[in-house]
Amino acid sequence: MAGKRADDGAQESIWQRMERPARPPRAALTHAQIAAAAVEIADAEGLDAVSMRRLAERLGVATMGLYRYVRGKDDVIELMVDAVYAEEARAAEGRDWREVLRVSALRLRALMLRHPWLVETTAQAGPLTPNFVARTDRLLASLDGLGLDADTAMTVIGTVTAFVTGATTARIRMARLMRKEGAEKMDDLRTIYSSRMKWLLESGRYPAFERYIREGVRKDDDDWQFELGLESVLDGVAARLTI
Amino acid sequence: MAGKRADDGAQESIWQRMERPARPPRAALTHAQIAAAAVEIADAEGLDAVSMRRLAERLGVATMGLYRYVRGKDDVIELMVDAVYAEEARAAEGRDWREVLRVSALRLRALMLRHPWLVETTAQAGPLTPNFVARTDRLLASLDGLGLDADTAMTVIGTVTAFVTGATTARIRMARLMRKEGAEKMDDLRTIYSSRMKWLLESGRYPAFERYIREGVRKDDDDWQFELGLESVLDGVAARLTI
DNA sequence: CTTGAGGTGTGTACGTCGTACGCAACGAGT
DNA sequence: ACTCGTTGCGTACGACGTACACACCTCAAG
Repeated sequence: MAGKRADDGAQESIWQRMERPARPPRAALTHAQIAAAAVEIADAEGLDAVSMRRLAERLGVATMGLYRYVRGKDDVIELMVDAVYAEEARAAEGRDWREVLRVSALRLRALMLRHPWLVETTAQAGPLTPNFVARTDRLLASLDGLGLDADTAMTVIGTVTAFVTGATTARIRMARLMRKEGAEKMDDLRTIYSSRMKWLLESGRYPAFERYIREGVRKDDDDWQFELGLESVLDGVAARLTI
Repeated sequence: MAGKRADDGAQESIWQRMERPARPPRAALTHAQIAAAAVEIADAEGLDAVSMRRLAERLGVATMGLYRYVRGKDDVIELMVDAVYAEEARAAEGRDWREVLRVSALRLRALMLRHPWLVETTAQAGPLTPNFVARTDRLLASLDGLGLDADTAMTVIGTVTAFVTGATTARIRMARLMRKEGAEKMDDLRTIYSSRMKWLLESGRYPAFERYIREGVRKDDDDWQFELGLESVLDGVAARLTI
């Protein structure tokens, strides 16, 4: 029996066996650990940097070891999405439905800006992750007692959420463009794109757009634009609520 | 000199040289051709199927030949995005601003549903593609004469557009999930997810959501939800316009 | 007609990705 | 003691984007 493993097993005695468990003493990962590590990588370097190899390395596990806990990369992304939505687990506060929807919208926006890679997960993550259901549930609860039927209540929430995700996605896209072009502020980006812009405008085919470029003074004030848009949307759904 | 190419060049005479120019007589691609081919692939098999190799093969060109026309894959995607926005090149019709915004929203939604891969291009494509500027210009023009300042006018357009992209993205995500699970109708999806859903609801932590699941009768009527949301948003911005 | 040069299309090659597969080590049942 | 399922991991495969160098065609100049 000793001879059977003489060429590799019997030779590594004590010292070698002592230093091996130091690296992976006993793996025993949890899904929460996997999600947290993946989110850290994505926050720091973008979703593309989250590869199974990188993730495993960060967790001190062999690459294929991850497949013991997830079925594939899509699972990892689903875990990531749910993990960041957990940050929104607190109940939304506010005296009335409008206040609740408003702070919920602002918080969702802040969440997306904190984790911009969320916009790239659209393709993979399903909408039934537990913490997202939790958010929907809380918002639905805030609309209770207004005499809305279930369908209308859900549509109200969906409408506000759609606005928030759409608007924030546009802003993230712009921030990404800035980073790609190496611009610090919007003015830098404008400088970089000035020739392209001039070429577009000189065609004379976009007079209204040109006027906006000349006259707009809050072109970079995303917060102002978002809040104005949000108030408009809330006004719009309010009309549905009081009828 | 003949000896220098004896092993490959001199041996191929006439027949071989005759059949070679048949393959690539003169390529001379155009950017429009590249975009059209890429869009076809993406429409049929998704954005992931658009690889430089696949695209080159479809165009009858060597893989690296594409790099004569584009700087990299990001360029291809930017071409694709602009190409499909060209479908929206017609001026939006409608008697008043509200009608123009409404049909424009419906058309944008239809466009995205026709090319669902658009939602995945958020990370790469910049917002300054010519045909997208053209859309913005037309919408701005429709708001002329209402006495709005440039910033508010742009925010109105941005708000409606954000709602449309957000809502349509959610719908596309759902359609993708259905396809992934092999479901034909929403009811199939519900069957597949019934255990997961039951598990979620049995925790008792989402009473409002549970009530919606029980009482909602238009859960799958995306068009109804979208139109209700759109009317709400338009109502909301209308208040800003008439003040 | 020869020759040199510049632009154009192509093939090969590198490093990365997700993940299928099969081997080594281990704990438990006969 | 011997098997056997379970677990952890290394290797390997086929894709990807693209850098790079080479082969070719065309045309100007001699």
